[in-house]
Parts: sequence; C-alpha cells; structure tokens
Amino acid sequence: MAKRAYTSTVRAVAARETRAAILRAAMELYAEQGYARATVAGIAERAGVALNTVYTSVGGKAALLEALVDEGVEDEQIQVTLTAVLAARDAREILRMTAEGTGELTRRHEAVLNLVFDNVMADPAVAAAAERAVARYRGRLDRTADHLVALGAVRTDRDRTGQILWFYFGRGAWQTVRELGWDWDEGAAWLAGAAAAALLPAQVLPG
Amino acid sequence: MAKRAYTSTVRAVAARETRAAILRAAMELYAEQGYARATVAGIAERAGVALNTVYTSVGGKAALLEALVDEGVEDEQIQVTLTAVLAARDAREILRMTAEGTGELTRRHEAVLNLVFDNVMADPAVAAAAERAVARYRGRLDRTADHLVALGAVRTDRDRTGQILWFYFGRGAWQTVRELGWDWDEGAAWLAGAAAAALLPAQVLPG
Amino acid sequence: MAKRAYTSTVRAVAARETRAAILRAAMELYAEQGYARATVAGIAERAGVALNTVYTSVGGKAALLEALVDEGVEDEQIQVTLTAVLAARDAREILRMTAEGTGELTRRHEAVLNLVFDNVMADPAVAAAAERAVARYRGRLDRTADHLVALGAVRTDRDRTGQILWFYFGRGAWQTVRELGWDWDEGAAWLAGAAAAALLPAQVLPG
Amino acid sequence: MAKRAYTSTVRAVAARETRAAILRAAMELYAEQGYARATVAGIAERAGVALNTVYTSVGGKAALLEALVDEGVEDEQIQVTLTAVLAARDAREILRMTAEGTGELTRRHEAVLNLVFDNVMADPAVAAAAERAVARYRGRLDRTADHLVALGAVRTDRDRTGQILWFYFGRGAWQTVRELGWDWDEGAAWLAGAAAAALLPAQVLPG
DNA sequence: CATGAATGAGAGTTCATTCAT
DNA sequence: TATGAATGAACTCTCATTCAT
Repeated sequence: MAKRAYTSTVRAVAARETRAAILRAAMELYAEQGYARATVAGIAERAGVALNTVYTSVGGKAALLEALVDEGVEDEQIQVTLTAVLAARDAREILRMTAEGTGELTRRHEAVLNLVFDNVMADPAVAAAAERAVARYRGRLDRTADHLVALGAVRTDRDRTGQILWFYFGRGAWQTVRELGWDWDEGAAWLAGAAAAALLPAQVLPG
Repeated sequence: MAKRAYTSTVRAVAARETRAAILRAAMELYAEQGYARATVAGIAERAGVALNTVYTSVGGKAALLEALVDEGVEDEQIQVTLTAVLAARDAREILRMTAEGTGELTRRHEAVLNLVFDNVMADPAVAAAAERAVARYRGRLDRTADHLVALGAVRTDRDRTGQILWFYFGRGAWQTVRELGWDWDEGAAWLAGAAAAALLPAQVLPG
Repeated sequence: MAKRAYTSTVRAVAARETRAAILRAAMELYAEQGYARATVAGIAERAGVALNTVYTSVGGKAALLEALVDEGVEDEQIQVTLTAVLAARDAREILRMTAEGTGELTRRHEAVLNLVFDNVMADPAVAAAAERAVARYRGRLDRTADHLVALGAVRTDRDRTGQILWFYFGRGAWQTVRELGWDWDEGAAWLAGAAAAALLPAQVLPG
Repeated sequence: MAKRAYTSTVRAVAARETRAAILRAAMELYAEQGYARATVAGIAERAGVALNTVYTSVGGKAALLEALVDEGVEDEQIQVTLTAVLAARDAREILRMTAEGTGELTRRHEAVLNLVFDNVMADPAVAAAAERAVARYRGRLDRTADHLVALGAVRTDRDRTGQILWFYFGRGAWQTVRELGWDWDEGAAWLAGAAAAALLPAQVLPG
C-alpha cells in the first residue's frame, strides 16, 4: 500500500490494460445495443474479464458511461480553436474556422457523442451529461456570436446570431451532415458558406 | 350470432375509452422515462386500469409502442401537401409550402416523433420504425427535389438538392428549431428563406 | 325458466352441441399438450366459442377434465363382462374372457385413460381420478381371482392370483401391448396364454 | 491467471454443496408436485438458497430437469450387465441376469425414471428424454434377444423375443411390480420365471 | 345462453450488484 | 487486484376466472 509515485509496477500496468479493455468493450456494446439493453455481464465477457472485475476496475453501469464521457471530454483543441476564432477579425474566416473546429470536434468524439445523445432517455445521468455538453457547446458558439456582433460583421442581433451558429454548427447540423454521407471537409465548407449566407450582409454580385 | 356492424354498445365505447387511456398513459410515460425505463405496470397505474388490462386491451410493451406509432402515421395531410407542392411552379413558393408542410407534420406528430427518435437504441422495433419514417420522409423531399430540378429552378443537381432539402426541412432541422425555442411559423419562414439562399440562383439585390 | 320436461327446444339443442364441441376440443388439447400446458383459451378457440362460453357451458379447467372422465366411465360392458366371468367355470375360458373384456374396455376408453394417467402429476384431481379408476379395476380383477381360487383352478393363493391378474390384464400390461404395436386381439390372446402359464397348473404336454 | 487444476478450494466445495442441495430440492419437488406445478421459487426455498442462486448454480426449470436426468444416466452398471449377459450361454441364466440387471437399474434410478415418465406431457423436453431412455433400454433388450436367438434357446423369432423381453423387463413391468408392492428380488425372480415360460421351449415335467 | 372486457395472482427470468476469498 | 458465488429487486407476460350485458 506504500505509494510509490510514478512507479508503474507490473500489476499497475496490467490493471490499466484491464481497465482499457473494459472501457473499449463498454463503448462497443453501448454503441451496438444501446445503454439500456447492454448488460454489465456482456461487457465483461467482451472484455474477457470476470463480471466482477468490471466493478472493481471501473464501477457499475453508470460509472462505465461516465468514464467513457470523461475520457472524451478533455480536449484542449476546443480552447485552441476558440482562442484563434476570437483573435480573427474576418467574418468569413471566423465562420470557416468555426466550421472546421466544430467538425473536428464532432469527428474526434463521434463515438462518445453518439453514445450520449442516442441514450438520453435511457438514464438520467446520460441526460445530464448531454445537457452539460450542449450547454458548453452553445456557450462557445455564443462567445463566437458576441465576437461577430462586436466586429459589426453580421446583419442579425446577438441572440439570433448565436441561434444561427447553433443551427449550422451545432450537433443537429453535424448529425445531418453524417446522415447525408458528406465527408467532414465537404460538410465544413458547405456549412460555413450557408452560415455566411444567413448571417453576413448580402453581397452584391460582381458584374 | 349475427354481428351487428357498427353498433356502438355501451361496452364497446367503454372499451375504446380504456384503450385510449392506456395509450395516453403509455405516450406520457415513454416520453417521461424513455421506452426502456417505462414499465407496463406504471402505464397501467397511470391509466387507472389493472396491469393486465393493458395486455388484453392493447398488448405488451412493444405493441403499445407500435400502436402509438400507427396512430401517428395515418395522416392525409402529407399527400395533400405533396400534391400541392408538385403542382406549384414557383420555387420560392414551393420551398415555403415545403417548410410549412413539414413543420405542420412535425408539429402534429411531435410526440410520436420524439418517442421514436429518442428511443432508437432501446429496441430494434423502434429502430426499424425510425428507419421507415426517415425513408418515407426523405422520399417525399426527393420528389420535391425532382420537381425543382425539372423546373430548372435550382443551381444544384438532383441529388444535392434533395440533400439540402433534407438539411433544411428534415427531422434534424426541425429538432434544432425546437431546441432554439422558435415557434413553428417563425421556424418555417426562416428555413424557407435559408433553403432558398442555398438552392436558388443568387438574386441581384435591387438598387 | 319454466321447466318443460323432455322438450328439446332449439336452444337446448344448440347448447348441447356447444358443450359437445367444447369437450371434444378439451380432449384433443389435453391429449396434445397435456393438462398443464393446455389453456382454457386454447380450448375455447379450438371449439370455436368464446372463452367464457367454456365456463358457462361446462366449467373451468378441472371441471372440463372431470366431465371427460365422467363421460368415459359409465360403461355397462364392465358389469356384463364380470357377470359372464363369474358364471364361467373353466379357468382358461375365464382368462380368455378377462383378457378380451379388459382389452375391450381399454380400447374403448383409451383416450380418457391416457388423459388421466398421462396427467397424474398435473393436478391432484387427476391423481384422485386415476386412483379411483385403478381401485375399481383391481377390485374387479380381485373378484375374478376369488372365483378362480374358489374353482380350485389356480396354483397360487388368492392375493397372488389377484396380483398376477393385474400384471397381465392391468393398465400396465395393456399399455405395453400398445407400445409394442400389437393389435387388440393378438394382445388379448397372448396375455391370456401368458397368464394361464403363470397361474394354472403346469400341463403335461401331450405326446 | 494460471488455473490450478483440481484444487478444491473451500468455495468450490461450498458451491458444489449448494448445487447438490438445489438438485435434491428439485428432485423432491418435481416428485411431489409434478414438473408443471413445481416452481423455481419453491425449489429455492426448499434448498435454502435465494431464488436466483438456482439460476446461477444450475439454470432454469428445464435445466434443472436436464441436470437431474444427466446425473441418472451415467451408469456403467448397464454395460457390465449387458456384457455378462452376452457372454452367458444358458437361457435361464440369461433371463435371470437380465431380470436382476434391469431391476437393479430401475431401483437405482427409480426417482429419475418416475420424474421423467410421470411428466412426459408437462414439457416437450421431458418427452424427448423419455423417448431417448426407452430407445436405449429397448436397444439393450434387443441385443439380448439376438443373443438368445443365436443360441437357439427360444421358441420365438427375433422380433417377438425382443418384444417379450420388453414386456417382462421393460419399464411397464417394473412399474407394475412396484405397484404390487413386490420387493426387488422377489420381482426379479418372478419376472425371470414368467419370461422363461413365455420364451423357452416347454419343459416336460419330470415323472 | 353466450360473450367482450377486465382482473388478480403468480411464474419464470434477467440484471445490477455485493460478499468473501 | 481479480474473481466465483450468491443475492435482491424488478419486470414482462400468461392464465384461470369473474362481471356486466
């Protein structure tokens, strides 16, 4: 029980691998069968460990989900993108960066996002996680909206701008992009263009 | 032994009311707790009937869901709207009618649509129902896309037009509209305008 | 409600037919699925009547079985055979008559006998019926044994004679005969011969 | 992770005892109430374990029955008896050995045999088990019949010999022996004698 | 007499979870 | 740390039966 800081004993390594295998299995099973129908026993079996190892290693059904969500949340990319966006001064450039940033984020966390949003009704904990995720996401877009308004770049007010950003770059938009089979870059470009048409002053076409 | 067709005896009326109460209770509970966590016993209690009356009146858990879906499916409005759309020759008018039609449809069946799409992972039967609903919906939008292309009204090809119609009038779009708190008419107007900007040839602004 | 003795009104006839159809259906279903797995609803369906008609017409599950047993019990043949046996004075003739009588009885009531003995464990009422049937059956064979002993025809005592008669002419013997696929006459002849060999004084073979 | 083969830890022993207690309780309850009316909860209660321990230890209702049948099936005695019979050359000796062998077998597995044959109608799985048992049993008697015919010891043909062996040594015969209250040795002796009278050439009585 | 509707009781089974090693 | 064994709590569904017409 003596804590040796940063000394990965053999057992600690094995434990970490076990935990990873369990989380992988949980992710797969939740994705395949949904949170409600997936069973802890099934997860244990797929991970190749005893049922109880799931409990000692990670925790119960809800803890597994929380662990998966936590893993998928710590992403510095978010902050990087937002900083860059807030530093930019060209509206089209801002929309392009927002499209790419939200796309990248969605792509990177696609599995966890699906996990959470497909199972909102299955468990109050999932619903809470979804709500938190949406609030954070919208908060970032609202700050982008503020910036656009401050730049005097949009023809709508602050609230409406935030709403339109959510319409084009929110979870629903990217979900539809996936449904339509568009690839990520294609989707980002189209969304940025469409958002520009909806937000920026109409351009007089040359010639 | 002769069956008297269409004689609403007192008992038949009572039975119909019982069934309706059960379906109402099921709708509510599925909406509140999700398909997976809702229990047949809970539905019976809320409907004010014995547990087994649910089984004799409507059926089990899946049958309840199917009954709710079936109820929400027979809607002649769909055909009426599509016919009107296909008869129209002005692109903006077509988009406006499509927005209003899909909005009306979504509004009318909001409860059932949420029921189905929120619980896709809870049961394969639900997933199948969702898939059918999406296919039918997209099929109607694709016919609208064909019409727009035939009219020479859009600057995109047939496939892309259908995809963009789905982006602006599909389930995802209306879901976002609801998330944003827009009311139905407001949403329809905005969607029609945005879709026009995305599909129709850019207009040279007057002056 | 006025009782008109012996006047078969149309409705009474119909009622009798309904009852017969129900009993027939019950017999079939009990035979096919066993008493335990057969359901009253299934019987009603096969009889082509409403579930409740079974209850108003005949009674519940146990009552159905009792009715079937009762139907199969009133058989004057039994008494006729026994009287003839007790009047006979030749042992071989007595055994032959007993074989034929018990065979005829078994054949005639095969369905009910199977019903009862195949479902002894399913219901205490069935077990009681089976016990009654066996007691009556053995009682008759015991009277035959008494007669044989009184005639001085057997080389065994009263009790043992009754037991051997039960071995060769009891339910088990006839059941085995059926298992072996022997026909009724063949079985009766063989049983009579085998019983004679077991009971009567050994014969010196001619020549 | 290395599995130590055949190390009876305390827990493994306890688990085996639990399983045994459950099977014993199941045997008793199935015998008392019949397969259909016995409940898993009742079995658990009698075994002194929680309801679900029955499921984790052995399995459901059908699995319990199968386990009981399996336990009663592995019996080398069968082969030993048959080998001895086929090696013998005296017909009376063969019949005596067959009587004792089948009696011993019946006695040893009386509980399971009753369980299976009393509940044939209760479950298709039981019916199948019964059919398998009968086929195996008759197969062994048929080989004995072949042997007797090959020895030229019987006055009947091969098929009839097998049938008569089944009549005297099959399940029905031993069941009747039990009904009659004969003890095992007494029954075996009587059956062997009766079978000899039915199969072997009539002996000229001395003197 | 026959029936449609409703019900009370209970059964089998599954699942997440804990205990003791 | 990992695990086999055991458990408590539900849940879905079936069935025999009765009520009211």
